[in-house]
Amino acid sequence: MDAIDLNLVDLLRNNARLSYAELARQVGLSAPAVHERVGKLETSGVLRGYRADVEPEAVGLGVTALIGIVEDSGADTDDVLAAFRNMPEIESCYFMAGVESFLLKARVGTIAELEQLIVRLNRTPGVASTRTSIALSTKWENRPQPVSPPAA
Amino acid sequence: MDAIDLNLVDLLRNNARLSYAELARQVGLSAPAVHERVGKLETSGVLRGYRADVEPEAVGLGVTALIGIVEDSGADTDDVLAAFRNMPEIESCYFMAGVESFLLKARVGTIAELEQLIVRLNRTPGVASTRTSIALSTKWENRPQPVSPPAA
DNA sequence: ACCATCCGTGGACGCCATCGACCTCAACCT
DNA sequence: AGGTTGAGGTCGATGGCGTCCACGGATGGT
Repeated sequence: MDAIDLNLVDLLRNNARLSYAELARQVGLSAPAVHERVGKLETSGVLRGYRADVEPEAVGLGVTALIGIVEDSGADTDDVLAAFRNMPEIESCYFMAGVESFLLKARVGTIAELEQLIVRLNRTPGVASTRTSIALSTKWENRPQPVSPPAA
Repeated sequence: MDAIDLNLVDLLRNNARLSYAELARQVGLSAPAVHERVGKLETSGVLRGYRADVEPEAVGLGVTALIGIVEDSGADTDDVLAAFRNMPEIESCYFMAGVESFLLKARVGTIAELEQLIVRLNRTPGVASTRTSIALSTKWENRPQPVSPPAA
């Protein structure tokens, strides 16, 4: 992970569809060299994948909610996690310090669907209680923060 | 936005670096047709961009926190937002229903940097109080949820 | 029935991805 | 010191891809 790798990561974070040739131009190496570096960043796990950033409303997911979860005292955290993993509406899942063990970010199409999700969460074994906050609007999300100050 | 468009969106959400030729094979059209469709999805704002998904620890951002913000009674929300926008550590910013007007997701390298961020937030004009929860681990994040059930 | 429009296909051409051969340099061993 | 080794780069070649263009078939309005 030298400065060129960080530069590549940065470029791909801002536009994952850049060609290797273009990346090569930007970092001042040849295309095969960049190809090999990116390959190593992928296999080493630094680059986990490439995702299109989609306007949620456009695909019928206009409701965003953040849900805190309090676990039962004797709950098996792995089982709870597995249950959450089977709910596709849960886009993100953080294991938190504090009374609420989990913080979930969920995205659904309607308030009715959110209600159904909350009911399912409360029925999940190991879940003691849920606390849901609705996002009125998303100002921004997953903004990539610059990782390499010296962009040559 | 027909079924083929949804299919394309789905494919690009899971791998934004797929070639047009490959996309064409998967949806059963020619490459130029796919090229044009994707172009329209981009200009219409459905596809906002393409991002590499980076392991945060690998780029020195091992600490994730979620921060609730209570605004002053007379605060100018736009000014507060602008201040947040200038803090690159804030990766996501939701405007919420409830006492806490904003929910921020921030990512920093160390607890010390988190402390500095919280101090800066509390000093920001319009911010009455902050409530920070630290994520001990991220189970998953921004998992794309399937948007087109019939992947014919 | 006609025409305009939309959306697709197929062909062409230049650029890109990717492989292999070779080069350079630094580290290390003897 | 000199030789060896390995990592990581360049260059050149080739097959596939991106992208432009001309063309064609369905659809809907008049």
